Amino acid sequence: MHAYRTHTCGALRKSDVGTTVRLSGWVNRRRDHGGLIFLDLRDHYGITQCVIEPDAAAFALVDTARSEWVLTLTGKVVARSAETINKDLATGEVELRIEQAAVQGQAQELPLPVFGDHTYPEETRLTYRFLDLRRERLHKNIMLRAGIITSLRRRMIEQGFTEFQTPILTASSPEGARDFLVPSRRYPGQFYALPQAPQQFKQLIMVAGFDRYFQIAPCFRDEDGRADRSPGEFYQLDLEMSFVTQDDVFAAVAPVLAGVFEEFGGGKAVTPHDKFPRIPFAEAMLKYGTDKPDLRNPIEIVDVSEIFGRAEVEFKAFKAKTVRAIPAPGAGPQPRSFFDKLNEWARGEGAAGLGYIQFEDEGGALVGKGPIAKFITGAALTDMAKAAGVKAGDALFFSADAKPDRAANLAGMARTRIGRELNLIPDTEFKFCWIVDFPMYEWNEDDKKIDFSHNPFSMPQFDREKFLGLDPADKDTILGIKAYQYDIVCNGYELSSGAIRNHDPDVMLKAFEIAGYARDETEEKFKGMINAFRHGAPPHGGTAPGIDRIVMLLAGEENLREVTMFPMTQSAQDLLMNAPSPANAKQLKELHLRVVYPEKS
RNA sequence: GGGGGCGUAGCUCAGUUGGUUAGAGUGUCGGCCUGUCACGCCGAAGGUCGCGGGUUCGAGCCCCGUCGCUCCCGCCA
Repeated sequence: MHAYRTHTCGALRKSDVGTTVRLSGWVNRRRDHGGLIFLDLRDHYGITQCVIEPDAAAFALVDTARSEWVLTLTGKVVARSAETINKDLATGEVELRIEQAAVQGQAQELPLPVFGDHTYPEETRLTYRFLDLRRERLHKNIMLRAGIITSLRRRMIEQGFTEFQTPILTASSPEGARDFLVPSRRYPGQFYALPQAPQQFKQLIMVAGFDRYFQIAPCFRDEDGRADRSPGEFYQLDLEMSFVTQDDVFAAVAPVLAGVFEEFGGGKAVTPHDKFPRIPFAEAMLKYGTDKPDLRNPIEIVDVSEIFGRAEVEFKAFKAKTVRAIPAPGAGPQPRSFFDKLNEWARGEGAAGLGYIQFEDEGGALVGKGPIAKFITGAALTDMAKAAGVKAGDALFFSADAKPDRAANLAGMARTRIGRELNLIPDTEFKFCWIVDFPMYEWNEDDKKIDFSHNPFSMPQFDREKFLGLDPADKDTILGIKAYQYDIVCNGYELSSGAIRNHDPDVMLKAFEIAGYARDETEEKFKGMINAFRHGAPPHGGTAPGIDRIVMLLAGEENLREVTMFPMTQSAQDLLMNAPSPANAKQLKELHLRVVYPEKS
């Protein structure tokens, strides 16, 4: 007989009755009846009830066992009587009658009980991650993650993609997020950087003549975390293809994502891969107030600046401002507190408030109610109702600001909030869309200059010769240029960001020149890539869906830590392994480093 | 860097207007119990109220500072 087990704790069935078996696992739960002890033994595969009576030789030893001890138990499989069958257990028709027992590992009093589905503070969970991972929810999530990654790999390979590894120790990139630096021992004062993404490498792979690359790629960014953004590190399904248009990339990626969501989505409806709506960035900002709209939310924002601008509408607070109207279907009869609460929330977000009108039917005519309703009457009111698609029984909220961006942002947040308050967001579907036509540049008001708005390596949607002839002073034209850049959004989460790349060295130098980089500066910073583009670069493009977020959505979780095996805290500490930690004097000396601590004020 | 929430027994939490010896559940330990599957019953031990300072006759509670976890803003090409 095997030293530890003949079966797993999830294996035994009625057909095994009468055989002698050996199980190993953790004590999930112990029920001591004095003359009779039940132990639920748990392993990766399941739980089996084991039982022992006082006359058995192993009783004294089993009597000492406590929760989370690791035991090896040997004995006969017996059938349970009809009234003692546990339908909640796969092994519930049988139990193990313990004849021999061995303790493989004892457990101290637990800082974090494994049994049960209680919630525990993050600090405890992270310090004792190995215990937390034993619990059903995390164990299941981590297995789901593994299944999803396996499926993604298979789907990519089936589509003719090949997985390549790219360096982890590489050069710092001047654009984008803060880098993690690794000091060089052999080159005093010089540093490697961990890649923020394999962006330049995958483009070089295309220039090198490989086609259809992918990688389950670790990415490192020294930026603060959020519930949907791990601090420090995360994984992307990084991919790149040669000789492709934007449509080709869409056609390759959408089936992979939709397929994985159908496979692991637990029966929730998934947008068909060839029916992802394509929403231009500008339209998304107008209709949803964000570039990552949750399309499950039926609310669509409309611009009503023109109506508030009319002479007969005497509501001064909204004059000469961008005014966005957010319909709240069915909210008309809500109590005053509903509207006050939203108004208060908007103030908390730094807005002046959130004006509103309630629409009612009075003798067949549509009338407005509420604090500002008296300013909007007659044609203005009916035009507004028509534009926003509201009727009697609905309400309309207003987000107004002199700056269009701010009006749009607040409207977007209000849309989400109202959708939630009114229970308009069904939890039964995964709604995908493409956000396309991102602007290439944006105006930096602080520095009074033109910046890249997203990815500097994207190809501008602009005639090549005209682009090369652009004068950086021609601000309006430049700010109107769109890029072949696109995101995949699902249920309000940005899952993926990608682009058709700029593989033309002249256009690239010009693109950076417009953003304020001198030619020789760009040449120096992106030497490797620009040099490669001068030796025969194919048109190429790709994208990189975030794996952690995909798993999070499919697990129904709202925090990435729930789908990450060993996550860090929000402040980027690993409480289990105790990282970061100081380097010793010898290490520092070898690396030619001296630490200068910040002064305490 | 900024704002909000939380921090009390091994664990999860309660703790009134500042007032006697800081409570409950769970776990642990001891006793009883032969069919439980959140087993049950009886008893016991277990506390730097995150840390430091202040106000007060008296602080878990009020004030100031600080640390940790968390959510959000900034940041994330």
